[in-house]
Amino acid sequence: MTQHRRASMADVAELAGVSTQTVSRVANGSPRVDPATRARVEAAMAQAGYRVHRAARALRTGRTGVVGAVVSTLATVGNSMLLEAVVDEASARGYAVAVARIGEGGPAEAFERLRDQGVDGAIVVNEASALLRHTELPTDLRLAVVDSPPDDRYAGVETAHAAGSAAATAHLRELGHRVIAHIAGPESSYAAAERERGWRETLAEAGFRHGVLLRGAWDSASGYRAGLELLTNIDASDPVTAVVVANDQMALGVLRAASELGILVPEQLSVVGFDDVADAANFTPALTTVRQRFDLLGQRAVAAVLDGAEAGSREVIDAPLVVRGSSAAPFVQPA
Amino acid sequence: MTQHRRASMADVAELAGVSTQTVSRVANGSPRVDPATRARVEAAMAQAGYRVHRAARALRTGRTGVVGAVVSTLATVGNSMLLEAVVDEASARGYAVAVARIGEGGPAEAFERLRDQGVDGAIVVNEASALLRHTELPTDLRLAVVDSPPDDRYAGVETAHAAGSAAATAHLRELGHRVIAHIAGPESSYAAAERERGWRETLAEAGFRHGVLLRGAWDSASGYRAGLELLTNIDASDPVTAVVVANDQMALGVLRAASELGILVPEQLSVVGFDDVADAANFTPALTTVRQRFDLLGQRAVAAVLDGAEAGSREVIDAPLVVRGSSAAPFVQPA
DNA sequence: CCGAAGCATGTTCACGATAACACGCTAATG
DNA sequence: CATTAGCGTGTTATCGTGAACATGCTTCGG
Repeated sequence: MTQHRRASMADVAELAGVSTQTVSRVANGSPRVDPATRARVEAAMAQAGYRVHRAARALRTGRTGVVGAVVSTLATVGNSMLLEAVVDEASARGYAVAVARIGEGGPAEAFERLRDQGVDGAIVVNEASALLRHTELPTDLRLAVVDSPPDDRYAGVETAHAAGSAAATAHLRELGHRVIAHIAGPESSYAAAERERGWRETLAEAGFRHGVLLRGAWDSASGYRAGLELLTNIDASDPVTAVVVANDQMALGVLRAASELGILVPEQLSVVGFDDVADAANFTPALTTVRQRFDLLGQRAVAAVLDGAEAGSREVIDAPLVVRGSSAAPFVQPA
Repeated sequence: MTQHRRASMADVAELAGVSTQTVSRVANGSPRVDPATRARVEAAMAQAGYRVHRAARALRTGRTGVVGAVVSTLATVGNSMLLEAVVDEASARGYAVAVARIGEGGPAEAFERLRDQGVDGAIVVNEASALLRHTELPTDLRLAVVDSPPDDRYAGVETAHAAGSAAATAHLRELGHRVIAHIAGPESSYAAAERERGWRETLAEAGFRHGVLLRGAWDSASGYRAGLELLTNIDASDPVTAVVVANDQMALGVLRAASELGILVPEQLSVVGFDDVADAANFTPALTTVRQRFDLLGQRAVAAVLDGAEAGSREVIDAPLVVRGSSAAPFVQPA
């Protein structure tokens, strides 16, 4: 009956006939080890089924090999996609990801939990940037924040929200739309503010009067409500023919609202979303949207934390427009 | 200038004028501490900003206070919801959650990473149960697996897939449908097999001939393809008037397919999904579906791991039908 | 042929926590 | 009154690792 105690360096060292320090050097890839010795140690490691005891290493080195991911919810598809990307990149670098959710205690509590864990750094996957602004952030923790306003306290990574939203708006303008509404995300969100800005500036450049602005909360239900409001109050003499929606889930709600009101998309109303979630191509109709590159965002955020991007730095990922079936030239051109 | 070294037990002990062991007892809530001493130690802890060093504790006790979550993807909304529930429940119990994604190396590699981390247990959030069946599972790790076949190697937690699916099918039968198709999930999935069984058995009980069975891969694109196939090959003399779809995302694709083919839902085709994701109420039309209680699933899974449910045990969470706008009596009854 | 430099390897110790046991005191027991 | 039990607290040892320094051998320049 074999002992089920896990093998330590001492066991491996004895097996290989070397000191524990040499085992340590092999485990850490130090170059100052004779190839023959290294081979012997590696064989002993394999035989003993040795694995580094991360807690012991963490105690000795002060680094845990864990990065935290702070997230407000995973019900927003974008957050999930980003978390997945973060996990992938961190795993590839040999780091583990500990997830902390922002609960009733606010972000401070989430950071508290991560600090308790002794993470080496943290990535904030959080659309509630306003919360963050008034939170005391840990200064002893490397921090990368996705989609929050520039701030000296962390490295920022973001999608080119305004540019993407501008491209969406320009696309509609080029199709011939003149009255283009916007359904924005919550006021607390930086991403929402930037997307709104892209829309607003594009309208201004084209010399259009500002279109209708409504506001949702990222989820499809709020998009549905906003859609109903937008479409039941259409000014008959100057009707809205297109709407830029701040994310795909709200766009889904808008599509439903249009359908219920008997308004055809794209014939009577063009709809453009933001995110390009996997399902967007299978909305009814397939959604024209702005793609967020969650994989890149995740990679850059992890890199910022682990490669030590300086606080206050910023990285912007472009966001290409993906044209599908929910946008078309307006059926009736204004006279 | 204060030292920024983090406070250890020794610092607290000196400050409070006690031994480190007493500090340890206070930190761990041992009852054998004089209230006055406890108060003094707690004051010292607060003053020093003391926090337990989890790596040191883990080294000494052999427990890390981390549970692993093994997940294949977060693109499936159900997985994300379940992960969120797991994180919430684990946090409430003072545990951290480390996420490991099943990549090219298969589940074994994911377990390897978790074992490396020294997690105290793991929860598998995984619809690819076939993979698991042929994987050697760690025996020294408490394991709870959601939605996989009964197995002696782990504690199982699952939704009442068959019952939920049967309820959906019965709902359609009661509305008057006689030809009810099914779009199933992938063959490798236990949940998919169970949902298919619920549909099949309900048809058999009613004495209907088996309806058409198609298969997708959980995502909306595969649902769209299956929907097209189902709806373009309708037997005019015995037309499919209803379809039970194995999850909401595939149902979304079916709705799109129907729309593109000019088939009205629910007038000409009733569609029922499974999951009741947050967006389902805002599909076009709002989706009738079977609700999965992800919060309960997550709680039970965490409990199974941390409270030590025995391997081979099983817990089943019921799945109520939620009737919305995508199901109705068939417009044309077969003669 | 000597001293210095370089290299592979070993020895010692500390990281911060807790388990196990020891200790001295008080209160209860027969 | 002697013994025991219990309580609050302290002392010591240890978990597995890696940094710092030590050691002994080889090589090389002058």
